[in-house]
Amino acid sequence: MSRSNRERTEQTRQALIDAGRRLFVEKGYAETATPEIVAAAGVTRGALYHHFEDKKALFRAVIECEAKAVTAAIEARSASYDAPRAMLIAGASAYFDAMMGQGRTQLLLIEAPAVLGPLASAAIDAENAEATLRAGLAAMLPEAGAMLEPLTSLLSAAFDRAAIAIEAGAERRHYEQAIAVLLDGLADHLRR
Amino acid sequence: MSRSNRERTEQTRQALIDAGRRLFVEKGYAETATPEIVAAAGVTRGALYHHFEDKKALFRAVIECEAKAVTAAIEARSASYDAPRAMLIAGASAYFDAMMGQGRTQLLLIEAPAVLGPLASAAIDAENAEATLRAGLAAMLPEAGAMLEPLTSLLSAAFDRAAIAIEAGAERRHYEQAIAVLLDGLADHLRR
DNA sequence: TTGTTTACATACAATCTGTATGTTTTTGAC
DNA sequence: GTCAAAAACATACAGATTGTATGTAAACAA
Repeated sequence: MSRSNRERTEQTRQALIDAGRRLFVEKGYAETATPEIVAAAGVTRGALYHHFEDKKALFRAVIECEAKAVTAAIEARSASYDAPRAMLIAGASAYFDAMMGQGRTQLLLIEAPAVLGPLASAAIDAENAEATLRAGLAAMLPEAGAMLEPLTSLLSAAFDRAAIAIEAGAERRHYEQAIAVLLDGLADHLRR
Repeated sequence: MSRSNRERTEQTRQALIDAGRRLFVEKGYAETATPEIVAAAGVTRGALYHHFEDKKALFRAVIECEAKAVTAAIEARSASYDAPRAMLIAGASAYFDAMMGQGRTQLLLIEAPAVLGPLASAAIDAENAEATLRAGLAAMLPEAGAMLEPLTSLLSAAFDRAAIAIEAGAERRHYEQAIAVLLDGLADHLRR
């Protein structure tokens, strides 16, 4: 019945992160109150403020966790391809799969930039999903040069917008097609 | 010394919108308290809740005002061009000009989606800047067909991301170049 | 075993939002 | 010009929320 301190900490933190994630998705960050979070996690506010500096810190923990999960899902699927273009297309599809259904678009693309600031949010993205995209683009467009960074950023934004649109009910097929056209156009144009 | 009711309303509303805009940019929506807003506007909370249903409604008024200003700036500049490509490039440049320096990126691209929801925010955008972009793309890419909508959405997202990056200190020239490459590649690819 | 640190729980102070109610100014009809 | 009604505020209040301070029990280290 007695748990070690490490176990206690781990379990409590995870319970808070899980409950927070569920409620942040359901109601948004601002509309989710800490008493509600701790009730869902089966602890008290004391535990929350013991493990996290404040409400925002709990949110940051949730976001970092989700970002890593998305990146892992993408790399698991795009690793099996070889040609750069196929890898990017597969990566895009894996990205949409990973973002759908868990309210991840709401968390990662809508709430996080506002709550954590665009810089912190962008930093988390850059470490995760965007890094995969940059690598793919570098392989597909060796002649990009100094424009690799801006293009990565712009296409990453396009991916994000597509995820939001699909989540909102738009035709996924149309957006995947549009992304493919964008990538192919880029390859066409830079090759000349 | 006596003002008509219309004048009173107009002046009070404008004072609240101005003060709100300044503080929302400075500290973000969630961190800006209504007592602070009304103090800056020189009125009381009674006036605020008389003219706006709640804090969010004031924010919405600020956002709609800014979105219109941005659209007006774009159309004023891109109207003088004739060729679709030149018009789009000029429109992009005008968009960046309009977004810089007043914290508009923070307001329109970061806070608005989180506070108003992505749908409401997208609706405001669609009525304004995105409509200009769609018209330009339709002229430049008559063969786009069903992909016009998705492409408009994706490119609009790319423009937004570029504005955020430039505001954060990135090289504007590089991003304008990347946008041009994206557009030209699209034209190249769809034409064949 | 015992003192100390860690992990929580409870109580509290400050603030904020939205509403309800009161007061002053404008307006429209006579 | 007067007067009732409505609009434009101002003030007071209730409920809820956040972060902190303080108290307690369990684990750990000596």
